[in-house]
Formats: sequence, structure tokens, C-alpha cells
Amino acid sequence: MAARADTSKTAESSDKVSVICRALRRAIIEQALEPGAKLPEDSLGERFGVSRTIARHALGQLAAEGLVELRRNRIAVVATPSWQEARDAFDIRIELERLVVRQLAGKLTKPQIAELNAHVDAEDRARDGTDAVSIRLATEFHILLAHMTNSPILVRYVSEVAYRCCLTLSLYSRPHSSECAINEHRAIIAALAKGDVDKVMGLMHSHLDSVATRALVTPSPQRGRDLLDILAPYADEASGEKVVKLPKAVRR
Amino acid sequence: MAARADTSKTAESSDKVSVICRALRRAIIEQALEPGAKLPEDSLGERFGVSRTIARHALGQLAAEGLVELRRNRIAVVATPSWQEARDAFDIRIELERLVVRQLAGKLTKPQIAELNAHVDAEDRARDGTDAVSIRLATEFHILLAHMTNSPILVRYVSEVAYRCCLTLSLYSRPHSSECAINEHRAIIAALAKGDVDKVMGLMHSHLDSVATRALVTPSPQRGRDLLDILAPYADEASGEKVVKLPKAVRR
DNA sequence: ACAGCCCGAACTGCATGCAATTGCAGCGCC
DNA sequence: GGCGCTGCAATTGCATGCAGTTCGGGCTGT
Repeated sequence: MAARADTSKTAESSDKVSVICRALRRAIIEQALEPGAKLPEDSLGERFGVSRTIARHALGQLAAEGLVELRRNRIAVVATPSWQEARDAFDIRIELERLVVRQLAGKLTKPQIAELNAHVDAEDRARDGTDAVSIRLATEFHILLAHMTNSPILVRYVSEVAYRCCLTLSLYSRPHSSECAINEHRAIIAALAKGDVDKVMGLMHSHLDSVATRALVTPSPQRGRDLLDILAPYADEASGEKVVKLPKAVRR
Repeated sequence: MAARADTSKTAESSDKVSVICRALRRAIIEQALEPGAKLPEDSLGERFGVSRTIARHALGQLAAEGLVELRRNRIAVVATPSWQEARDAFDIRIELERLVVRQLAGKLTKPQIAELNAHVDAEDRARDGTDAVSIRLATEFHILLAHMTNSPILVRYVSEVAYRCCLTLSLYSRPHSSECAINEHRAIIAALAKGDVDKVMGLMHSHLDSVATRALVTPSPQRGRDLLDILAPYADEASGEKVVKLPKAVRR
């Protein structure tokens, strides 16, 4: 039951803008929309049966979350975080999630523990599904934890940064074996239930750290980064090196 | 030369929406707009010389940052964070800023240190100004620090959460003596320059913690939610307070 | 006199229209 | 053949218009 239909405090609830936001968010983190994919306002509006105004508003929200890049007078695109930004996001995420488990250790109710276990079971069952889904589930485990702190702000930040990490994982990571992640999730639940603050903070730290380092070992964006943007700063002094213009691989 | 000309990283640069956002943000954290103040789209549009569409978009962004509360079909109001939310915000802020100084310790350039010192000097000069301004400057010191990490994500989160804390300080704190804050800022700069990671993390922690505890000891509005708004007309026992419900803050 | 109802004003939700900017394809020039 | 230019189509930036909802004040019934 992932019903959690509560969107509550944070400005978004049931209007069309939020619906589009959620849909796009999910599409992005499941890689249905790759980083760099174009998101023209009218196409979105047409797709979701709303006007450009609404699509535009949704894009604005997603841009505020860092999932979408918005350049003036240009088509919005799915964000393409740099490797450094990915590292930064993970650093922040580690701190935030340590805070989460610190607040949660020993304070979980039985139903909450059951809910967590159920979620991990779901992760387990999804192991033979697509990679995108298992990544999403793993991410949602962390968001579920954040929810249990009853701190809307913490939920928002953890969600955002987790989504960003999801996005970067899709960029810089190859098929990851979710097995160990699941085991680590179980270990975290156990330590939380036992109330061992230090243990659980350490677990969470190493869990995220391992994901980060395992995923982000390759600072060479094999593809997908639009080189033109990368090279923009070098345009001034790029006299000696001949910069060939690559054949725009990502065309539609 | 604070010409931090970074456009486009964080979606907001030079369009009218961002202008309005910045203006409102500042008005809010300087308490020109009190928590609970109404922000009708038309009035904002009129005030800033734009249409409702733009004002609406700006409100959306500010709502995403938690500075504005947006209820469907209702006039937007400046957010009124509960006391618990204030605590949560400070908790998060402490972690984030510890991360900031951890990354910064020993890595600051001379110009950066000079810039920081200049800012604190400005804080010093503003001591005889209004409280709102000195609070804003103190907040901006922390944001300036975050900027120096060169991590856009960190900048965004620190800024947001710092603004939120600013907002709550205006709610739950009485006139605070900024003197010690200034000294603590100087101490932090010194420790950063010396590169003493542990020292500076401890300093930052206690700095923020002291601000938080000094400020948040009084949950005077029992729950702080929009209950406060409801009770405003019946402001008998809340006598000492200046709760004029709304002199139509932004009315032509 | 008081409570409840009703109606108008105010406001938001959303779509559409128009001007301005950008992307791009084709064309001419070197 | 490659490079730069030009004009058109695509797309955004923004304002305005209309419909639906909420708020508040006055009126009526008791």
C-alpha cells in the first residue's frame, strides 16, 4: 500500500500543476525521460490536457527542485547534473539522512516498522523487474523513512535530494545490484527498532556512501552531456585546440 | 565586486518572476510582510507592474521554498511556521552548515576571507539600524559562506532553510542582541582560515544552536499555525503584540 | 436582538492571444 | 567543400479574459 496520498503542507495538493509535476518527476527518475530530453511547454500541455500556462508552472516547480533546467527563451530540458553536483548531492543527502535516522532511532512504532519491512519486501519482489523500478523503490524507502519523522521540511529536502541522486545514478551508474542495498535497508530497520542511534547513523552513512562511491566512480560522462555547454567556458581561449562539432547524437 | 554573475544555474536569473521572488523574499525576511499577511495576485501584479500570471508564478516558487502558503482558491499568505517546524528547520540548518564549513575549512582564498570580513564589518555597522536588517545580514553571512563552497545545491538548501529560520525568528524571537552573533561570525572566519575543521564545525554548531535555543524557547503562540490567524480578531490576551491583522500590506 | 441566509464583490484557476526571441534550414559567398 | 547570413517556423514571455469558488456584508425571519 503505497497510498500515502497526503501531499499536505507543501503547496502542492490536487491541482493540475501538481499532477503534472508528479508525473514528470516519476518519468524522470525512472529514466523514461533521459537527462537532456526536451520538454516543450505545449507538448506537455497537450499530453496532459492542459494549457501551456499550467505546463509552464509545473516546469517551474521542477526546476526549483533541480530536476529540470530552465533557460530563458529556450526549451526546458531534463536536468543533467554534473559529476561534481552529483557528489555534492550525495554529501548533502548523507547528512540529511543521518539526521533522519537519528530522530527515528528507537522511536518507531510497531506499525511503522511493519510498513518499512513491507516496503523492503516490495523491493525484494521487484528485484527481477527493471532496474529503474528497483532504483525508484530504493529511493522511496528513504523517503518513507523521512516521512516518519513527521517533519515536513525534512521530508521535502530528503525527497528532493534523493530524487536528484536518482537522476545522477541514472547518468553515472551502470546496472547496480540492488541486493546489498536491500540487506542494508533491513539492517537499518533493525538498528532503528533496537534504538541504537550510533549504529544506525553509521549504517546509514556507509549505506549511502557505498552507493555513492560505487556509482560515481566514473567521472567520464560517457555520453549525454551536451558538449557544447561544457565547452562554452573554453570558447574564449580555445585557440590551439580544434574543437570538432559532434553530430548531435540526441535527435528525435 | 560581489559580481557573482552566475546566471542560470538555479533556474532563476533575470526574468520578472525572479525579480518578484527576490523582492518578496526580502520583504518577508525583513518582516515588512508579517507571517499571515495576505498576498493577492492582483495586488502583487499591480505593485510590480506585471500581470497576475507572473505574480502567481512567483508565489508558486516562494511556496516551494516554504516562505508562502498557497491554498487552493484562497489568497496566498506569508507562511506561519509552527514552532515544531522552526525546530526542524534549525536542526536541518545545523547539519547543512556543518557540511559547509567542513568543506570550506582551510580552503578559503585570501579574497574570500576578505569578503567575509567585509560582510561582518557591514553587520557591525548595521548594529544601530533596525533589527530586521541585522537579522538579514546575519543570515546573508551564512549564505555567503555557502556560496563559497561552489556547490549550487548546497547554496540553494542553505539559503532556503536560512530564510525559513529568519522567518521563524521574526515569529518566535524577541529583539536579539546581534553582538555575540557577530563575534561568533568572526570566530568562524578565523577558524576557517586556520583550517581547523573540528574547531570550526563545533563553532558553527554552537553558533546556530545558541541562536535556535535562545530564540525558540517561547512557544508563545501555542501552535503557531493559521490558528493564529483565526484568533487574530480575538487578540485580547495577546495584548502586547502588534497584530494588526492586515493593513492590506500591498494595496495600491 | 440575534442567527442564518443570500447575494455581490473579490479572488483564484485556467485558457488563449499576441509580441518577441530563438533555432534552423536553405542559400549565397569565399 | 565549408563558412556565414537570412528569413521562416517553432517556442517562449507575458497579458488578458472568462468561469468557478470563496469571503463578507446586509437582509430577513424568528
